[in-house]
Amino acid sequence: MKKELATRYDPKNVEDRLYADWLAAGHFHAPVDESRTPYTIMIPPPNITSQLHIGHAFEYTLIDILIRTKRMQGYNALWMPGTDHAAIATEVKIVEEMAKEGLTKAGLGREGFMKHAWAWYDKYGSAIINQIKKMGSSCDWQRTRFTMDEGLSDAVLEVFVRLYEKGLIYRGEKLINWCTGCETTISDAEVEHDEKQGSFWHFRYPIKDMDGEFVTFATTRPETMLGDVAIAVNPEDDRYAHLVGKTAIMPVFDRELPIIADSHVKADFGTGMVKITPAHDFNDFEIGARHNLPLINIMNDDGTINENGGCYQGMDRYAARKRIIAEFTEHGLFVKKEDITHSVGAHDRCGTVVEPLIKMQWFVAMERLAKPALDAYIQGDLCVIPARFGKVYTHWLENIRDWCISRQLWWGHRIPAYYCDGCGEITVAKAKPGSCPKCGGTSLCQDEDSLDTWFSSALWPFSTLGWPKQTPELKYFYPTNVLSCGYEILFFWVIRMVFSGLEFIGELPFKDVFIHGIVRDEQGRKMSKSLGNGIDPLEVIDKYGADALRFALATGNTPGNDLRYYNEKVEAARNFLNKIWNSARFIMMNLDDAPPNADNITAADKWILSLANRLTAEVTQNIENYELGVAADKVYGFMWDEFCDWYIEMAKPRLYNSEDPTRDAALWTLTHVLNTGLKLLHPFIPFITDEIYTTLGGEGSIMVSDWPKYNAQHDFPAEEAEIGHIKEAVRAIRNARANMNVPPSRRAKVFVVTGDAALGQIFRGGEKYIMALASAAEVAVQADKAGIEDNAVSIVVPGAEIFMPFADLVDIEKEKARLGKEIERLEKEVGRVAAKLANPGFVDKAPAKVVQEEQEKERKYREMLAAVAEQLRALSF
RNA sequence: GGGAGCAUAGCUCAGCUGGGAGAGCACAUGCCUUACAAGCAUGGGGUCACAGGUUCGAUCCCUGUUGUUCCCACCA
Repeated sequence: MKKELATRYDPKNVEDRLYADWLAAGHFHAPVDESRTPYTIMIPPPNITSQLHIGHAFEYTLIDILIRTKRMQGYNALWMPGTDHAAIATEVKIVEEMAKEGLTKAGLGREGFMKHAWAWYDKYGSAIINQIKKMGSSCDWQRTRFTMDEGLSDAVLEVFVRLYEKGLIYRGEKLINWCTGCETTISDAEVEHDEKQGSFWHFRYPIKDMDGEFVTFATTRPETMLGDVAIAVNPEDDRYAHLVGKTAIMPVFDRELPIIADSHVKADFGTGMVKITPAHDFNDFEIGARHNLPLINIMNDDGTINENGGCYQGMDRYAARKRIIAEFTEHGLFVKKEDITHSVGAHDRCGTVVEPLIKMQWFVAMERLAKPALDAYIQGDLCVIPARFGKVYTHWLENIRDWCISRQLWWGHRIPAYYCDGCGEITVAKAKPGSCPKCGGTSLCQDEDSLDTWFSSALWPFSTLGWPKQTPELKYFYPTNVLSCGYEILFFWVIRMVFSGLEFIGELPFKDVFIHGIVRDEQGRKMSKSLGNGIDPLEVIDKYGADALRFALATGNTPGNDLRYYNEKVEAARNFLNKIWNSARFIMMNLDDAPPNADNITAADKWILSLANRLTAEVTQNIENYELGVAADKVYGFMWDEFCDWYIEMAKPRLYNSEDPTRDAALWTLTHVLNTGLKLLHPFIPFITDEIYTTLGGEGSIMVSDWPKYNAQHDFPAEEAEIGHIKEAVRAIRNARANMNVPPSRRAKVFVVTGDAALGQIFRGGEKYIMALASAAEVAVQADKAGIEDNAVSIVVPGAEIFMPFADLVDIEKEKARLGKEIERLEKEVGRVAAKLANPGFVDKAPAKVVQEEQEKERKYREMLAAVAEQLRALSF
């Protein structure tokens, strides 16, 4: 029953079909089963903003590798999938889309807008799920969740109410980050600071009752002068000590500004005088609080100047800025303009420069929540891979400020706070109360704001499992094992999941945080829409297959490091897949009807089994340590070099000779080692491995087969050494032949001369391999040089000399040159080793084993050197 | 102003706990060897950024320098 495969692997014939099979077989589903150990990973839910990009492919590849490995190792592996509503990010997109149809939020109203939003979700949510499937991700789709599902929304309300009741959520009028473009608050984490070239305008205000005297200060935002309430200097600054207590006049309104002293002011920066605008600057806000200064808000939500701006009312902030500069110049109150590079905060979603504004908003008090999250890390309960990101984690928690959670958006979870029209009482409850608990009034209205998207993502590890209900899933799968995510959302998300899990479940949401970098383009640039350098994973999959993409992403990369995407990498992966495919094809072509058996196993078989065995142990450990790139590289090297280029080539003569009593053992070994390799590769390249596995007669699917284990019975050090000698001889012969440009078709007799009986035995056993691999016509192993022509090509390997009579072909001079070079190389080696051994420090202090190894090397090299020198001498006659 | 990463072959990157530098791609040469030309064989190419230190021994550990990337931070 010979099975045939195409000469080239075509993923298109395989991937979709297999994925459907896996789904149908229910292999992705992890039921609650107390008799088995769960292994759980929650997907970082992708935003439903649009299509997935190559970064998602990278992340899902890593997660799938872990999940598939654990599943094969016998764990009840759950990869919980889902998507995130991504409040502002999605709302911005929806608004853009609506605008094309001439629709606006205001025109549609809240309800109408939400209809559009849900339609968006229906469209993009499912498209994203399909993309994840295309990548081969083994998610439990029966458990798919969305952050705005009923259950998850219930969790959000529950958390909000509980935190409110504990006093950890409060409403307060504070200075917050305001995006004038999106007209909403944003959290500190959403503000992106960038160094920008700007101007530093110097102005002066007159001082009351001190004719001709001025305070001179500098600002990067002249429009905020409209909200100035004081002038501050450093208390140690002698230049201005006499002014403290005096009053400056803000000329636009003739407003009196006290001149105060505050240590925050740096005497050596700018003029040493600072205008204080508590309603529009975080520092000034604090200074204002210290000195009991009033707050004057001068800006509307859209960035225009409000009624407090006098004649500037209605102007855009930047227009007002220009006008103010012009008018102060006119009145001789503008001093000068300097260039300055300073950090400007912009909204990470739309790029609009953020304005600090005073607003009544909802906040989460962080101090009490942050502490346990910090302790969990410090105590070592939470493991961050790679460890260096632990510092980012602790630094963020140690410096955390209260979290502004209310957003002036519609797409998201609406804040469950209800205001009584009668008495103004605020009631926080999961459902709208029938009447006001204070005055009994029945006219209540819900807060118009919605929650920061991260408020719901923070609950993801348990809200997806049914919390606040005490479901069997929650009990069984929580805590999860690993969280895998990019370093850029460490503080957005990971930290918030940790404190939420600790607060509401009383247990960390995961043990390990496995951090990856970002995928960059081939020039190392970040991929972005504006650069147009993004890579669509679906296009890559269409061209090369999902396996090739996955393998390319998983190799040549270490945890936490960025990686570059380039096509050649995917091509190399594709070539590897083809290599594996053809090795399987070759084996199948040679298989008989009856399954092979392992009787008559040879040294070559034991050698490859031994290597495969060690590979299994190492790769298993590498994956356990999240060294996925190393693991993939090792199997790659083993399968291509050792298995295909050496073992299969060595097996060929046995396979082609039906009389060979070891033929069956070769087939058995080929099948066994291929299977081991396929299994070790399956987490990386699930499709092709399963296709080959089943074609080869494997039962069910490789994805639910047993992960290979280290087998002490397959440890063959003697055979490894033995085949090592053969390989070295073959390589040396090939090298010599290549040097002399002898084509493979020209087969020669090869003499192996060794005085070492054991080595002679080994070479006799390897005769057929030398013939097959080194184009030898015949191999004679003998103890002396009897019958060998003087001018035969000679090669020295450890413990033996090899001769090839090539008289007619050999260019004597070339051959002499080759031997001379070899002598040079060996002399260098001998010199190095000898110097080491001559160093008493080394001999005395280095471990005995190392010294012994060096001594052995010296003996070997000296012996080889003598032999080569002898051959060169013989050739010279 | 803090913190972190990186600096290894022409390019992209590995190199786990210190004991003679690796891979892929690219390059050169020779091969249509009955699994694979998306292949096979052979080869060239590296003062492991620089300077010190620890050590018998440093790509690896320590200190400093330079270059580079990123993160955090309220420099008006």
